[in-house]
This record gives sequence, C-alpha cells and structure tokens, in this order.
Amino acid sequence: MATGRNHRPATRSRGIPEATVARLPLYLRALTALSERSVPTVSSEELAVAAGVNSAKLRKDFSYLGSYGTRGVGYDVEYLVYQISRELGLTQDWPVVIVGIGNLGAALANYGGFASRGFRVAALIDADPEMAGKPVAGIPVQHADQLEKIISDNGVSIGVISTPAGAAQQVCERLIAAGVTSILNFAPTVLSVPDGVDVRKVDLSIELQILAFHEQRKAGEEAEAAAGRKGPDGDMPAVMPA
Amino acid sequence: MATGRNHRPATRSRGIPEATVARLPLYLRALTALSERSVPTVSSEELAVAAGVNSAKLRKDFSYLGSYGTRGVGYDVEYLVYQISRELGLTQDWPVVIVGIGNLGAALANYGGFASRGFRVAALIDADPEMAGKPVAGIPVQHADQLEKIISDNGVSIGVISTPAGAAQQVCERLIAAGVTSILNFAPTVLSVPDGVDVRKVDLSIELQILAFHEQRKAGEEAEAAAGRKGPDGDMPAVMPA
DNA sequence: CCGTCTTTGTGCACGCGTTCACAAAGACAT
DNA sequence: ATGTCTTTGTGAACGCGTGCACAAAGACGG
Repeated sequence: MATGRNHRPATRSRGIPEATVARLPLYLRALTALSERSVPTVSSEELAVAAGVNSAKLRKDFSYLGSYGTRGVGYDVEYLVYQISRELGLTQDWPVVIVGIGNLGAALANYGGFASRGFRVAALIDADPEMAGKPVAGIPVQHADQLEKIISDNGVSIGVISTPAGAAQQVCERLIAAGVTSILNFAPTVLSVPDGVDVRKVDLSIELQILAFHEQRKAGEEAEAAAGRKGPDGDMPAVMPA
Repeated sequence: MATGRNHRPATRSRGIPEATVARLPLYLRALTALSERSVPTVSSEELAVAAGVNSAKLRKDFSYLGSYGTRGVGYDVEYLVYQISRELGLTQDWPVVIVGIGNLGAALANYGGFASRGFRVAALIDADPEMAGKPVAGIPVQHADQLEKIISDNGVSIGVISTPAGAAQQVCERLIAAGVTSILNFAPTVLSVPDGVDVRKVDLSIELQILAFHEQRKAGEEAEAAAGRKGPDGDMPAVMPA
C-alpha cells in the first residue's frame, strides 16, 4: 500500500515474493536514472542508497531474479534494466483505460509516468455526456456507453477507476465483465471482485490519516518528555493545549 | 502499499503495530458509513466484510485499542468511531500545505476526503509566479517564497508534495527546515530526510507496474496451461504472441 | 600464476503479522 | 436464577520478510 493493500495470499509466481515485486519498480527507476547518465555498472550498496533500501535486501531481491551481478564489480546497469523490465512485464506495452475524468482522472491522464514506462492510455471514459469529445491530455473523452467496446477492441486488461465512491463498484463490475483483470482503484471504497482479478488501492485520505497518527504520537511524546513523564502511563491520549 | 512504504522500524507508540494503524482508517470509513445509516451496533464479522479484511484480524486490531466490544452483541458504532478517531488524532484538525499545484496538486486540493476527515488545506503553494493568486478549489495559490511564513504562521506539521520529481527534494528540505515533520510525497523520487520525519510515498506508476507483473503472470500461466505445460520449467518468461 | 581486495549471493536467526481455534463473557429468554 | 446462544478477546502456531554476517567468486595488479 502506497498504499492500502488488497491481494490474495497468492501462489507466488516463480517464487518471487510479493514484497520483492513491490520493490522492483523502485530499483528500475533508480537504474533508469543511472542509465541516462551512462553509468555502466553499480554496486548493490550504491543502488540501495539510490532506491532507499537496505543493500542486503536489494541483493536478496535480485537473487530471486537470477545471478545477474559480478562479484567484485557490481551489476551491469543496462542488463539489469532489461531483466527487471522483462520480469515486470514492461517489455510489452499495456493499454489502460481511465474511468472517471474528474480532477484526479485528468491528473492521471496527464501523468507522464504512464506512457514512459510500458503503459499506454487507450481511452478516457466518463459518465457525463458533457465531457464526451472534450480532449484531456490530448485524448478525447468517451462516454461510458462505449466502455465495453473500447475494452474489447483494444484488448485492455488493466483499468483505473477514478470515479466518485458511489460509482466505483458498478464501474468495477462492468470493467471485469468486459475483460479487465487488474484494477487500480482511487475511489475510497472497498471493491469486491471475483477470484483472479487483482485490485490495488490508492487512498489519499488513508495515507494522511496514518501520517496524522504518527504526528500525534510525536507531539504526545514531546509533551510527555517536557512534563518529565508525570502522567502514569497514559490511558488518555496526550491532549494538545491550544 | 498503495503505496510504497518508507517508515523507519519505529518504536511502536503504545504498542499499536504499524500494520494495525494502517488499517484503522479503513475501519473508520466503514464505521462512518454505518453511522450515517444510523446502525447502532456491528459485529466483527459484518465490519470485517465491509472493510475487506479477516474478522479475526479486525478483532485483534481492536484489542490493541482496548476492549470496546460487548460479547454476544458486537461493537457500538458511535463509540468505536470516536475511539478510532481519537487514536488516529483526528479529533484535532491538521493544517496541511500542498506544494506543487499542477494537475495532481489541483486534484488533491479538490479532494473532498481532506476536509471531511480532520484535515484542512491551509495553503496551496506553487513555484510558478503565474499561478500566484489564482484560486484552486476556492483557495488562492501562493508563491513558494511564502512557504516558510505560511508554515510557521499556521503551525503546519504535515506537507504534501506534488511537484515534479526534480523539485521534490529541495521542497522537502524547505518544508522540514520550516517545521514540517510529516510528508506525503507524490513525486516519483526517494526523499532523504532526517530522523524524526515521517515520509509516506504514493507512486502511481509503481502501482501500475505491480499490476502489470501480476497481469503478465496470469497471461503466462494461461498460455502454459493451454500448451499443456510443455515448457521445461521456464527459464525464459512466457512470451505473448502478438 | 598467485595474492589481495572488492562485492556478490545466501544461510541463518529473529521479529512482525496473520490466522486458527477456543475459552470467557455477557445478552436474552424462560 | 439458570441455561443457551452469540460474539468477543486472545493464546499459540505458523509463515513471510528483514538484516546480519560470512563464504565463495571473481577482478586486478604484480
């Protein structure tokens, strides 16, 4: 989860742990940056710093993919970029539909990271007839009526839902019925989907709430420390004086 | 998660596990919905379904907060809403600044989930002088020059970064220097921060890449099954015929 | 060809998170 | 008051993920 998580226990594909898969895109990004600077090789230590992880973890992660490093030297950047891209399935490009072109949907459509990394926005879909035909990020918005046709015509298997919460489950069901098997959900709802469909959820307010929790904890500890820990053990939460 | 993760091993606050904290907002949302429908009590099983988790997990999560249920009956919805809100620190409201008012920043500013759940957008900040004064979501955008003043005047401790990747680290440092101690980062970069500062990361393209991985795996398994698993054990990844 | 030095790949131990399964607790009817 | 029935709260087992620490592998210089 940036994120909330929502995947079944899942029979690990070729033995690659889920936690490792979640970090591969991170490594890929760091490696791409190195590649653009024409750096030929990189050590696990350097790459780990760039990706913000522990170097032992990084080496173990790579070991699941195979032995792509050279002892005493490090990893060949280009080769590793290729291997990770391949493992993630980014050597093919994935057509994606975005449903719900409000503020967030438009932001997603404009997001450069899509096109650059193996994804192609096949269509933007909205339920509002007024939106139909209007170009967003250079792509004309299409009406929700067309959803099924667009998906089957383009062989779309990944859908992004950025509708209001109320519409999400229904949109989700139509996407799945039309052939989509992976969904990235931005609507603040729990989607129920049949087995075999993957859902990942991104929820802005949840992330903020988690931050708030830690923030409150910090403030509480501070206050406690300042007061010389006079409170017993704190059954009541620390209350901030205005 | 949606999310990438990025928190230190962290001395658990009052013994509430990080994983539990991450689910509290989920429970809170489900409970709020029940509250709005005036449902007085709910069982762990019902609530678990609504939140999309295992009921044993939910009970254990709640047990970290205290014994707020009644055996044979369930949990009092209103009371639980209050307890979780309090635990998450949502009984006070947190001023938040959003830095980088592009498509995404605007979407965030317009996002209803903020105001409704304990957060208040104290200011929108952008480096582009052209943006200054323009209202987004009813709030006038202010120039980045004002950043430090805004933060100290409003006592902001949570910042949201939705700038391009290149500007993120610099913005991050200014936020921290000005007093921010929690950051929600939407820019596709690893932020390095001093101890005591929490960073959570939301990365759209990473989420999509994880989906692509699973999607590829599904396609590979399908092809393998169709071919009667004729491949040895697959050193090469399954390749999709066009 | 050999020794040294760097860096990988991994065995191992530990801790967190999840889930099962059940005893304890209470509501409610009689 | 007593028994039944529902649902919580949690002890215990298990599995995954993490990080240490080191042996094996190879580059590189002499």
